[in-house]
Amino acid sequence: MPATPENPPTDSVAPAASSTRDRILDAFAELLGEHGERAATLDAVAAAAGVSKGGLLYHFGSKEALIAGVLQRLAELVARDVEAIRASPAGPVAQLIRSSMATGSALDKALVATSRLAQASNSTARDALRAANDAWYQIVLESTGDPVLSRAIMLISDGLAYGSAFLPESMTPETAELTSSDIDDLVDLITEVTAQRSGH
Amino acid sequence: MPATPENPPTDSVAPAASSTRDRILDAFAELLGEHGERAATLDAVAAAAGVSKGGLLYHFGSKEALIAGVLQRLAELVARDVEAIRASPAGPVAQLIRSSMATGSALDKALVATSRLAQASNSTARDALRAANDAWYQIVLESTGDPVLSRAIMLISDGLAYGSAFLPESMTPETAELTSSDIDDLVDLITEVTAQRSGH
DNA sequence: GTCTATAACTTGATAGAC
DNA sequence: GTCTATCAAGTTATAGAC
Repeated sequence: MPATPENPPTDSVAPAASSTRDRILDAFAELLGEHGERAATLDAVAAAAGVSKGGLLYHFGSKEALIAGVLQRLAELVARDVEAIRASPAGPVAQLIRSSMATGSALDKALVATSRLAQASNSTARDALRAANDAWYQIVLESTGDPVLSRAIMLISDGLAYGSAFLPESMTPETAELTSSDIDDLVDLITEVTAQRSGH
Repeated sequence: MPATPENPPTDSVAPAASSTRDRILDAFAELLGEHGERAATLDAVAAAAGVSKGGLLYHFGSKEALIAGVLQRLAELVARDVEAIRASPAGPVAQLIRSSMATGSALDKALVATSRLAQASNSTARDALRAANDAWYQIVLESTGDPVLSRAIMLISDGLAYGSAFLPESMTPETAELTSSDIDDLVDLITEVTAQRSGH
C-alpha cells in the first residue's frame, strides 16, 4: 500500500479516515462476532459496509481474502497489545486479566471474529489464536516464574475472554455479568496467591 | 443406571441399540463439533448417519427440530453430570476441574455442539449453556463458600473447556496440550488456595 | 421408515457497464 | 472504484413412490 503525502499515514489497523477497505473489514468482523460465521455472507458484509457485492469483491477478491484481512489485522493488534502489557505499570498479569473481558476494543473484535473462523474449521485462524495465546503465556511466565500458576492465570484469562465473547447478554443472577469490582477481587486473589508462592 | 440385559437401557441419551434417531443426533453433534455449524448441513448429517436426506427429515421434520434434539440431550447429560459431581468422593471442585477438558464424552460432544449453535446466534443454545454454567457454579459455591474463589475456579474450568474444545490439535510447546499431571498440579494449586482462604 | 426427485431460495464469484 | 446483472453450486424442505 503506497503511502504518499497525499495519501496519508495508512496504518492498516485503524486509519483515522476509514477507507472502504477498512469499513468492509469492520463489517465482516462485526457480523462474525454478532451473528456467527454463517451470517457473515458477502451479501451481508457488503450491505453492512454500505457497498454492493461487486464493490466488496473489488477490494477483496474472494472470501478467503476477506478472512486473510481479518487475520492480518489480528496479528498487528496482538503485537501492539503484547507491548502494552509488557509496559504496563500495574504489572503484566493484572493488565492481562483486566483486558481479558471483551469490551468492544478493536482487539476484542478481531479476536472474537477469529474465534468464529477457527470454529468453522479454518486452520489458519486456529494458528493465529494459538500464536496470540503463546505470546501472552510467555509474558505471564516471565512475570511469575511459576508454570503452574501461569497456566491457572492463562485459563482464568481464557475463561473471561470466552465467557464475555460467547455469552454476552442478559446473564442469570448466578453468573451475572462480572462487574469491574469483581475483576478487582479476582486480580487481588491472583496477586495474593502469586506473592505466597513466590515468597516461599 | 438400571439397565439389565433383558431390559436394555432405553433412555433417550445413549441407548445401547442406537436407533436411527440417535445416530442422526450423533452425526449432527459430531459435525457441529468437528467442522462447525456451516458444515452441519442436512445433506452432511444424513450422509454421516447413513440415511438419505428424506430419511433424516422423517425423524426430524426440520433443522430446528434437529437443534432442539441436541439441546434436549445436553440438558439430560448436564443433569446427570451435576449429580455425579455432587456425589464425587474427591470433592466437587476437583471433579469439576478434572472433567472440564473435553475428552470426547457424550457430555463433551453435546456441550461443544451447543457452543457452536450458540455462536451461530441461536439464543436457545445460549440459554442452555448458561443454565449448565449456573448449575456448576452453584455446586462450587456451596463447596467453597467463597464467591471470588468460586468465580476463579469456574473461569479456570471454562478456560479448560473452551481451550480443549476450540483449539484441539497440535498445540505449540508453550501452551502444549495439558497432560493429566498438569491437571493434577492445577487441582493441587486450587486445593491449597481454597484451604488457605477458608482457614483464615 | 426410507428413498428419489424436485421446487424455492441463498451463496460465492464472474462479466461488463459506468 | 463501484454498480447491476447473471450463473453454478449448494441448502432447506416438500411430494410421492416403494
